[in-house]
Amino acid sequence: MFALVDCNNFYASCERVFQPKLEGRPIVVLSNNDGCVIARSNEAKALGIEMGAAYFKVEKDLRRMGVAVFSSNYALYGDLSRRVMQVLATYAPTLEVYSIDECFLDLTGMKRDLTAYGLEIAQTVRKWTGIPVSVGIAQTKTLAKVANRMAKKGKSPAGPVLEWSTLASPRDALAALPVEDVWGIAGRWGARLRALGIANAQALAEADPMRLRKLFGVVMERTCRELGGVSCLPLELVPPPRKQIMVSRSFGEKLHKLDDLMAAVTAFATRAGEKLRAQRMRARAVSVFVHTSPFDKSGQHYANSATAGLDKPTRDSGILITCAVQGLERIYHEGYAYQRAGVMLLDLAPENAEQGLLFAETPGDTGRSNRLMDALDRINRTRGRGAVHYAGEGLGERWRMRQKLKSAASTTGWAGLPAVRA
DNA sequence: TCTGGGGTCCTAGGACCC
DNA sequence: TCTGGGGTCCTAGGACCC
Repeated sequence: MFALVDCNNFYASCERVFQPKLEGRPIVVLSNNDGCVIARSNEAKALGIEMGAAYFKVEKDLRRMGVAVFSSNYALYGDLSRRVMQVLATYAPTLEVYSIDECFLDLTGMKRDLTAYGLEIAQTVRKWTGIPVSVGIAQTKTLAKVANRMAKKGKSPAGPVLEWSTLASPRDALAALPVEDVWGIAGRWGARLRALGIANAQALAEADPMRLRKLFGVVMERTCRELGGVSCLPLELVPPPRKQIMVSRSFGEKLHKLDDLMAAVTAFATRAGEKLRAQRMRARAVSVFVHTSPFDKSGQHYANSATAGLDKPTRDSGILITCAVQGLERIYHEGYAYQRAGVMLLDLAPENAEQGLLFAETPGDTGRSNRLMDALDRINRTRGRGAVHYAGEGLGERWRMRQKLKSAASTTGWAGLPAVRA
């Protein structure tokens, strides 16, 4: 038995925790670079604001309708997410943190009334963290997703909780769910399923799983069986090790010069190195990419990437930066208005797994390098990210994101600590 | 002026092995 | 009339998730 706990309008709810005067008011949160709308409170959804709407197109409307607008504040969301998960961990023997705002709990063998248990979970999370959540409970993950969605839309008599087995007619519930709203199915597959006469979740549940496997593959077969109540997707208790690490950003303004791109790529490679070491891994390949804006109608478009393999896996930011910048020099061409760049670390291996090499042309990480990286990470952890950084990042920061509307880091930085007056 | 940033899995096909 | 049988690895592309 699975419970899916999903935070309601998570980013918008996070902003509200430290600005309670926004209770009942429409809120939207913007993507990085203040590009487009990525989260909306219920009030904002009711106003018809679209997910993914470009901010510069809807900015006036938002102001006219009195919508509170925020740049995204991942320090805040990440920390509140951690707190929510901490509370949830006290309610089940095992759980899978599925995303920043979702968690599956294992409720198998629970002797209690599950709806009441779900309500207790929702109330406690709200009380202890300020974040409202919905809970879906069912015998498969896919059905728990459906139940959660219904609870969130106010279609459960128990309010924020819906236990699948209490439904008078689960068939009707599935029939009312458009097929592309089923977990694991989106536009492309939705269209193909509709062409086969499968338009809703009930039709998919009743379809022949072997036929679906032939037409779509094993993923669709599993979804079909899960809707029918046969569990095919177990809880993933330990997150599998990362296979790649990516850091990329759109620039605050378009970049033209190699120097500016080099500063950005250096910063991205540095950040990627930090993530890599946090995962206790080394990388055997580094890839860098750049491209112009896909929305630009006047200028010439250009996109390219370069990948370099390393003889020995590394966790040294200096080596990662060198690789990334050399790749950049190979793909950079003058005359373009670059909008975005990124660095990817590939072919990752555990830090402690040492593969010997007969004809290595470059040395692996030395003890000195390892100690240097650990010291860097320690300083930046205690003094704030970027307290020490590579000179190649430069000081110009022309590439930095726009984030005009960011709230304080209320839970992770002294400067953002809320003041309370009695 | 202005449109996000991460990830994963599966499959098919080609190249190769004995 | 007739062409063996069983594998692996790698990559590109397509689909999906939040």
